[in-house]
Amino acid sequence: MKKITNLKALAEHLGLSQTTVSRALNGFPEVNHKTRQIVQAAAQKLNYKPNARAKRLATGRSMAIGHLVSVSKGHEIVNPIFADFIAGASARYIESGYDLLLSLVPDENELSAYSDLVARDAVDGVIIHTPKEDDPRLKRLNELNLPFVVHGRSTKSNEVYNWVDVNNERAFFRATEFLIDLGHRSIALVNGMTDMDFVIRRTTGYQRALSKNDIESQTSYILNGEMTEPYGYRSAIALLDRPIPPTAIIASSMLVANGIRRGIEESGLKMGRDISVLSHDDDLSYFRDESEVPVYTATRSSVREAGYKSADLLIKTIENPTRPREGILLEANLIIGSSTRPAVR
Amino acid sequence: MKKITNLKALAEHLGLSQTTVSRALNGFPEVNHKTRQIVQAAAQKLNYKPNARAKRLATGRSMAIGHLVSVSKGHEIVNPIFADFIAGASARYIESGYDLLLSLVPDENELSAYSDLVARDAVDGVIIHTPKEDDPRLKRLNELNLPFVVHGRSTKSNEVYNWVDVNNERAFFRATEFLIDLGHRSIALVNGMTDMDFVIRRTTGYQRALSKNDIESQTSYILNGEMTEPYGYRSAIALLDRPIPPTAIIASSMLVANGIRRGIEESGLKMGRDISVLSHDDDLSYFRDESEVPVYTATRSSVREAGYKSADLLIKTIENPTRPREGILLEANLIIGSSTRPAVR
DNA sequence: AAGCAAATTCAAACCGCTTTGAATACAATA
DNA sequence: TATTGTATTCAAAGCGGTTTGAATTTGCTT
Repeated sequence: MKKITNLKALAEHLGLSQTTVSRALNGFPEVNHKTRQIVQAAAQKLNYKPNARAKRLATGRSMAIGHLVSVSKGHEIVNPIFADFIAGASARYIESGYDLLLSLVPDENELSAYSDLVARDAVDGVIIHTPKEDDPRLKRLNELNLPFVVHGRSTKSNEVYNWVDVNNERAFFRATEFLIDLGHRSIALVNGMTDMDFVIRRTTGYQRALSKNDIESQTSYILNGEMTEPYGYRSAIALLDRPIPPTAIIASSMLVANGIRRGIEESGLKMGRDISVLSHDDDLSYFRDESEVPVYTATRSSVREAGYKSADLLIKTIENPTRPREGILLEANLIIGSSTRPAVR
Repeated sequence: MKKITNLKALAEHLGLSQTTVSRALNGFPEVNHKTRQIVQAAAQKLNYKPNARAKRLATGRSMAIGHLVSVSKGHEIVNPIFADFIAGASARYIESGYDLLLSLVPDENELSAYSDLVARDAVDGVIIHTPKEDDPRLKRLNELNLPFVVHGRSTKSNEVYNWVDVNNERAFFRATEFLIDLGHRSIALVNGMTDMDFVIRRTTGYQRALSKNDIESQTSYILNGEMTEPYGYRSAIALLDRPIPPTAIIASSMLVANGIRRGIEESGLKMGRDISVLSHDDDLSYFRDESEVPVYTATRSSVREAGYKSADLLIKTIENPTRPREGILLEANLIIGSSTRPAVR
């Protein structure tokens, strides 16, 4: 039995035209029922799969989604939430047969990377990660007319675009107010780099809760930095070293919270007893805590779900480009764990 | 000025044939120097980029590398080292113009996912992540004649293949012997799932060090599980609860080590004083510790570098398929931090 | 100035699929 | 049975590049 590697061979093998075979396999209605059965059975048996390259060229669609992650030269951090986000998105792509194209782009070339992708016609759409407060990428993508979804938002941009975001403002408002209700008055916020949109939103939520409760917001209680474990540690050490240390600390990620805990314990204190810690929790698979009472009180929101929904929204937009742009706001749950306690005074 | 979107238009614009323009852009020697200059200048100015889809079909090459990550239905963990590995590989792909295709595959379809990829002719090669001790994927890929590189090894497989791996056996041998030299005699190993090759190699190294030093290897000191933070925590609690708790613990990853530390501190002990901890450190960007004395004594090996080297090896193999298969063994550094101390007895 | 090899350029075929427009087969109608 | 309509099938023309084999220039020789 000769090897069937392309449509032509399959068509000849069946004594049919390529047209008919192609249509039979792609579910066109004008093919005789019986013929279709035969064709499908043969394709199955001979393990015929249409060549992806040829298909892409012929249809003019890439059947691929680009994820462009910008990598800064200075601080080369790969966002740890990335893997879980991708896992969620990927699940959705598989359902519709899209491939996932990943490009890590040095951020000085970022804009041109998008133009290239379009010029090369390599993807049908892209997902934007960690947008800035006024992210130039959105404008560029709209100009290029390439469908895209932002994971997060770009508050100061006046572009129209699709996005999927956690309600960071409210989550951190609630987190802060929760601590205030426990009697805490000096609450620190160990946040990420200020050029990221979500960092700003979180700060806003935090400050709104303070001012609503007539607590003076001390800027010295707000720290910003690359969200690593050592950063959490250094932040805790620095905060506890203050003349008046905070009685509660809010962390922007579990990784940071882990560092904070380390700093606290190294200072001879105990988290949840001497000082409260509340973290945002992206529900990453390798931090998932199955115990009855979670270690950390946290605002939890699954980044994997965000990935799935972003992918879903993007696919809808690709398949119907005139679809109005949509924003999806995910609410975080406030989960009570054992890292928070009423303030002792 | 009309928009130049394809070769034909560019050729007409220049009054040249497609052939010549194509050759000028692709650096063929038989093009007049002056002509080439003109063509290149025009392409640059008009921002002409050859259509990726057409190019792939015409050349028969996908210019894409597949990373197939298997996701188990039961324990849906995305390996946290993945992001950094990809970052390293991506840097290498960019140098040679390859795209990175990422597929998360439910592991029951794993083998067929590879066949599909080949049948669809979607990638020029693949990277295999976290191989098992006798991984069926290697045989399959060799049969399919698709170039690949394994990140790690498959000890019991008798296939011939490219691989890039850390010398896990030696790293853990050294780690264990280091602790023994400090006087430790009961050393626990908190390792990953036993179906992964590197887990087995690490166990082997650990055991070899014990037996070399005439220490009876107690299997009860070897724990296996999904390498998460909570797993590290539970392991520490369980170990410390033993009638004779270990005086030192070796952790298979920083995340696990963090959990172990949490368990230790929760038990009222102090890591590095009451009990020693030594971890393997993949040098992940979000754990990178810039302080003078690292927190953890660790066997350190950059997974990002492994990513870069794997990509490099794969590209070499793709561009020269007859190239003999190669294995690259990376040695881990033993970095002394403050989590280890001589055993008190 | 003719002759010939080397340097350039070009028209056309090809990669493997989809899709258009025409052709053929079959069934129903008059 | 001739006619008309509908269901199927097909040959050929793209998609946008690369590559083969032939044609045209150009540069030297004699």
